[in-house]
Amino acid sequence: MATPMIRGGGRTVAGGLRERSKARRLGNIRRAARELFVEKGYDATTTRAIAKRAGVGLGTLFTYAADKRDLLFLIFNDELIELAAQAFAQSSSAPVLADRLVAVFHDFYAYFTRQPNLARFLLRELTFYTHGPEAHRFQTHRDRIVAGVAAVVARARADGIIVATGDDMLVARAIFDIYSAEVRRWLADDQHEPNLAHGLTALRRVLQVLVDGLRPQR
Amino acid sequence: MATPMIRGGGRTVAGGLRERSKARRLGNIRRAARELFVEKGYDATTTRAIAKRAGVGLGTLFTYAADKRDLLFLIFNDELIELAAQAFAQSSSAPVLADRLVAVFHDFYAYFTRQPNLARFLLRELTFYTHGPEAHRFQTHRDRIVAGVAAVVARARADGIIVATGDDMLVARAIFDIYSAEVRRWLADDQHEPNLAHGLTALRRVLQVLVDGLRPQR
DNA sequence: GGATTATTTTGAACGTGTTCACTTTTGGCC
DNA sequence: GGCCAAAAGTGAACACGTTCAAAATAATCC
Repeated sequence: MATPMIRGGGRTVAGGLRERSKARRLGNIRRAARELFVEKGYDATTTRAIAKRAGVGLGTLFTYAADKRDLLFLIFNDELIELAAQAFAQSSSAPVLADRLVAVFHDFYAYFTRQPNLARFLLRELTFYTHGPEAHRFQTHRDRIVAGVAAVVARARADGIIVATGDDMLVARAIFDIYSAEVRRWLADDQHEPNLAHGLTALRRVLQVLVDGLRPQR
Repeated sequence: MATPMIRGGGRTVAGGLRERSKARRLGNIRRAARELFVEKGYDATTTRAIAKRAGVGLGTLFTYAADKRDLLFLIFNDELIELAAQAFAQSSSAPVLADRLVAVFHDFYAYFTRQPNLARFLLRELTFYTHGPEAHRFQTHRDRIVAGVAAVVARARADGIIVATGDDMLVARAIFDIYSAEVRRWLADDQHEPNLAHGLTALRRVLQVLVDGLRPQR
């Protein structure tokens, strides 16, 4: 467990040997897993290889991560949090919502470009890992993005560049859905060397459809 | 291979024993796989159990399907084709595009309701199985739906209930993206007994956002 | 220090999907 | 019928993710 149980008169000491070696082991596992995943991709990396490189027994891996997928998350969790924070920290003042959104999603696209071997798989897990032992983590990540998009939408509404719809979350979800599908399409198409500009252009075009709507203008 | 090689003076006869027993075996495998998948779900069904119930050796399975996922497709391919055909055959004349679309997607939702154990997995494969040995089949299925939606959009444009955008495929993709994400969300939320009405209501609401757009109306 | 208890590590063992060298069956030929 | 080559079938064997009972280690108490 992450926080050791305290029983009797404080059985576990903060700077104790146990805690230190756990931290060191966790670090080794993270590093080993990251190296191998990035180097070989997810499927081609075996848990045995990770254990070996980390210098721990096979079983030990599964006391630090619930399963192989969670190992992936163990690595990228922090990065994804920081990525989302950075993406939403910028505040574009572009007069068109689609441009503000593309500015945000640009960071995500760039991130995936940097992880070509893992991007597709990571995306799949982010999309479909909803029922495993550590599913809440991915769930949290999705929610964070949707919430961030909702904030962008709210600001755009306050700036008067879009109309009030009464439900920013609904709009945010639609935008997130389109982004998710587009980034997937992008990675599936130019799989070998995904072209950032192409991907963002395609994304912008679809988002603009959403912004414009389909109704006859009166 | 599906089509036997013809060499010399026509080595393979149409009504020969070989063809007949291949057809019978394929039927047995399909039936066994279907029963087990529906009964136990995808993960809990082993290839050994399928082979046993079909009365064939384990290795034989993999001469009829490239892998376990393809086995799933072997079963549902025909059904999915028919489902799409039926869904797009109806021609709603509702005055709002969102309603016409919901009428189409209703059939898909209803289909997933009938396969609760498999729906989520089938959906995942339809979304992400883009690089396996038989990926083109799923690709085809996706393309078929997008094309169908594009046709609905084109008709709506002809009927004057939406404006011309110049690119129906782009709009169709946006709609498909939203549908895919919504159906996934629906199945993930009420996983145990998905409520058809709830799902369609949520879908309609998001689609209406797309139809209305977000721009300030002049 | 030594004894005791809680925590952590570990790899052998299990169940799984998949492969492939071998066997069996089929169709054409005489 | 008997013979041969092509096709199809088969399960032992492999590699993998994961589990868990046993061993090793650390913390606490005297």
